[in-house]
Amino acid sequence: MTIVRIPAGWPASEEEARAAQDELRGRVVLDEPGPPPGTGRVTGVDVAYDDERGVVAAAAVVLDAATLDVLAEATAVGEVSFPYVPGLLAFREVPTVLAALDALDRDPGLVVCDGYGLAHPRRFGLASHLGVLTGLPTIGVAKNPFTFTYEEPDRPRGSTSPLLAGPDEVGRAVRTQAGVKPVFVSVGHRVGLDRACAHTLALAPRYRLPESTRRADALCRRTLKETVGRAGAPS
DNA sequence: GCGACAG
DNA sequence: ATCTTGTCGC
Repeated sequence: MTIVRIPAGWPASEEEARAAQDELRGRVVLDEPGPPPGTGRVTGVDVAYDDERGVVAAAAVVLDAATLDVLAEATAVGEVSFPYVPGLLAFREVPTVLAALDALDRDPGLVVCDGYGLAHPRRFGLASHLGVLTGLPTIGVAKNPFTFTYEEPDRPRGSTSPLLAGPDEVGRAVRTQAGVKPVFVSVGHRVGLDRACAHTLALAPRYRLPESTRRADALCRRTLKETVGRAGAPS
């Protein structure tokens, strides 16, 4: 398999990366309701890292939104394209994730990202970034509240509460399992918050995290091990 | 200036 | 994200 290289002109500093976000941010589309939950396809994307070797593996797993059956999978392995900096996560994940999406043999439908979309210091997180670059509808489902505040949703599955940046609702804390820590949903591109939350709930009938991200997480980890595991075994 | 901070 | 064994529970 070929290695995804860092694209020409890719930001090399935090300053350049922030400038790129400020420029792309205007292309986010927020006035579409998005695809109806439970219909069509939903694709989970995730990445795993070996920072020691500067290697990143990405996976994209396409599910039938109604049955959650796996319809297609693809992976890509690349060079780590940016260090982890809160607020600049996309620059670390985007090139390899794009390659994985490109390798799919069918339309991804709605893309579910591990992280945030509009809930971001400059309102342009990973999910929005990926949406603008692909034109696909995207949402972000994160495991932590990042810098935002929220009140604990009620205990029952399906309960929600606003995720706040000061007075602004930038996303929602969504209880996908009764009594279990919520996930944090935000809009990426071409999807409204209500449907973003409904999709998240529909994707998590049994576990805290959406089935899409669980599948993508397992696949990219396995891909990373298989890629690095041979040249990198301790002797 | 200090601390916090998606993955 | 990643480092890591066993353990409690359905």
